[in-house]
Amino acid sequence: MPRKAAADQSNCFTCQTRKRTEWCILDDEDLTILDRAKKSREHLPGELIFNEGEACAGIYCIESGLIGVRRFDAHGNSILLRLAYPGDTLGYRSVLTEEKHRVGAEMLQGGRVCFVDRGTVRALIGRTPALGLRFLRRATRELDAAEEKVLSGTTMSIRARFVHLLLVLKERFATSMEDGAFALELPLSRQDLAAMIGARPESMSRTIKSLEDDGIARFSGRTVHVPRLDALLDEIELGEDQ
Amino acid sequence: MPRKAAADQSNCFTCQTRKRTEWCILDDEDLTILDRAKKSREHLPGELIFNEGEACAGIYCIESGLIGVRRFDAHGNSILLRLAYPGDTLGYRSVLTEEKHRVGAEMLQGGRVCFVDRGTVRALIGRTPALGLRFLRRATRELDAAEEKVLSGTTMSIRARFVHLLLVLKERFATSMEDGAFALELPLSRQDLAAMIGARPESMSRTIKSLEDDGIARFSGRTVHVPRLDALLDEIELGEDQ
DNA sequence: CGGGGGTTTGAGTCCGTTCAAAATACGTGG
DNA sequence: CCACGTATTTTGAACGGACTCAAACCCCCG
Repeated sequence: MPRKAAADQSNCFTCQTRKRTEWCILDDEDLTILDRAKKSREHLPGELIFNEGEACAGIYCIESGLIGVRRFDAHGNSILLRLAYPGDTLGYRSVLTEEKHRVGAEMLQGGRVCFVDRGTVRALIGRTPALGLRFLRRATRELDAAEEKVLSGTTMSIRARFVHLLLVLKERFATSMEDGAFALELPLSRQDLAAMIGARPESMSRTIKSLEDDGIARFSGRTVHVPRLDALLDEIELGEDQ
Repeated sequence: MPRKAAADQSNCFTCQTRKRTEWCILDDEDLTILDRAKKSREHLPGELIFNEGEACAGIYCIESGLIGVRRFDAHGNSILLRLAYPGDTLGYRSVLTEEKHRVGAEMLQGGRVCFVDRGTVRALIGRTPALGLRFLRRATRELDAAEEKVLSGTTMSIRARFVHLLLVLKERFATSMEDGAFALELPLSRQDLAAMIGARPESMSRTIKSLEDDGIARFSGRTVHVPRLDALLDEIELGEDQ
């Protein structure tokens, strides 16, 4: 169990990640309101930002780090619905409704997260309606992603889903790259990789092994080496339309 | 293939289902704009409203009937992502982006659907910002539902998912009800029932048979009789947490 | 009466799970 | 820095659910 990381020093005006958030369209006056209302905190990996079933009081804005959005089933197994990166916003549902969180959010890599209470968000949307549209845009994107996940979950094999995941993670975490070869540092444990594609850890292990046996990727701890990108892509092609 | 059903006579001012749509908050002036811009059409079952991959030019508003929102995988199999009822809005993503439809929409039960071009919707949102928030609310609801579907898809058995579906359909289509017993008329073919839970038609057949064998429900064509609601609920309990 | 799509049934197979145990990595205190 | 205990990961064997392929059946319509 991680202990708390403290310290509150953050400024919306100078925040670099703000430009990638919904707040990017706010003027200085709005920004002052936001900056005064927000509460910033540094979090260690493993820390919970909020939990499934809790009331949600406002929204969380990721300045740095990585967050896993998780949901548990009745057996206690969890599946990772999505990852949230710097510039992403969590819990904007609370702006509209009084509902409880349907998911939990957990720090996967340590970083700074700001909290803005619902009232302030509502006020800002009232002052700058375009802000609401920004949230709408985010919601539709996430809806697209979720529906994609529904489809791939029922359609593709675990192996294909995992390859798909690797390709997604590659975009953000690829550390090197040349003529189709690349390496990447996984931000997730094996368990969480499994939870991302809706599989058991055991199945994850076997899938990794099968990819190694086929010479498609080499795994060592959290580092992955892929010699040929084509080989990865072929996996999906073959899995999907033949 | 169904032939076209024609006739355009519909009025936003007198439209009863409007109260259940995003347009419920518009004033008379806005409503005039909407009424002039909208194009209304009667559709027969089986008619396509729009297709996956098409550009989306505006939003569709269901006055009556039932629409299936569908997505195809590379094999040509389709899964039904959701059902849309009178008062629901489709394609509001187009208000924000120029993206193509990621899903197809097909009339499952005949009815009247209105089309409103993107420009008009944008204009209305500009005039009445609260309208944007209405769409945001819809988007988050659908996001919740989609994530629920991801979870149930990876967690529950086909049988449990089907029972779940029956319970959902019961809310809208139950024709009679007494002391835990009820009957309902399914709005879907077996194929589409299968597509709703992400299964093959063959599996659907077998699942229905197993429910009959266990005395939990009786199926005759599209009519379902459930003698004891408890029995259905037990299915989910047992499947989930034991 | 003869299609033709949808539905059902059957047999066989495979993927992914389950349960159990071994192996490895990890953090902590000695 | 090493030893230890714990958690994670891996491996194995066996089971089972859902899929595949194939054929039969059914019902609606022309």
